[in-house]
Amino acid sequence: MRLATWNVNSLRSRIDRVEAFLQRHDVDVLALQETKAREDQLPLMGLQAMGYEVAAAGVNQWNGVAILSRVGLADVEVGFPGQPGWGEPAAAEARALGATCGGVRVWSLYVPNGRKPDDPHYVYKLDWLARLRDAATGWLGEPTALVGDWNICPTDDDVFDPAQFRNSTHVTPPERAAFQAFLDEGYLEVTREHAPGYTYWDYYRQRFERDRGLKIDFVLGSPSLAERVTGAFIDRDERAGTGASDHAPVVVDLTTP
DNA sequence: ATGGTGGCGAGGCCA
Repeated sequence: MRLATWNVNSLRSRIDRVEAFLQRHDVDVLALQETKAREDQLPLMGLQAMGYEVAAAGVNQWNGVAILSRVGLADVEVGFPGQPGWGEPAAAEARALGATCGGVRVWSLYVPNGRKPDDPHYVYKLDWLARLRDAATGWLGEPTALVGDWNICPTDDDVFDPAQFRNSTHVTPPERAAFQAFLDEGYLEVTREHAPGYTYWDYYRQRFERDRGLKIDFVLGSPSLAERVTGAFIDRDERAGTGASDHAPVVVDLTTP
């Protein structure tokens, strides 16, 4: 099974790229972030013609996550964990949705950005991650993939210029500790060893052309998921050209158990 | 410290 995650930065504006990406790489399950469309706005005609359906979708004014899967692959859609009240105001922001696809519980995550370390959103980010970790600990015994835009650079190697980011979000010790906490609980990040390099490049200052990016999109697997990973890659080509998202998709291959 | 670009939707807000 081929699983991918992509912060698409508007599904409507990039539907042609999404369809081409699915076909180019023969993707079975695609977790999307920053869909930026209400459910009734999701452009699905072409996707349905290609044999895909929406396994899960949660949207709001600013954001939204979704999971596309091949028709018949998804059998369960899951809402925000621990609802009601989980990760407030996450419920209004559509930051986490899960679906069981081919026996794997896939969670499409858009971790709060945090804005600035002295901003209330930064506290919210850490709190949200702690709640997700608590819930995710309960899923360690099953094949679980926590995929998406984590908005954290776990190491300095994941930042093109660590000095420039010294007082910024994404790199602070508390954020890195929040990410590490998932690993301490037993999750494994399964893409880095196969797919080094950045996954996000800011739109301005020609950051992509100069490869000045961040590595913030990850796939964390429970042990029974991680042992099935045979490879992974970052589709850097998808970040090139006009009309690209500011994130590149990350693709992971799994053996069938 | 600021501004650089892009999406949404029609003025800022968000990243």
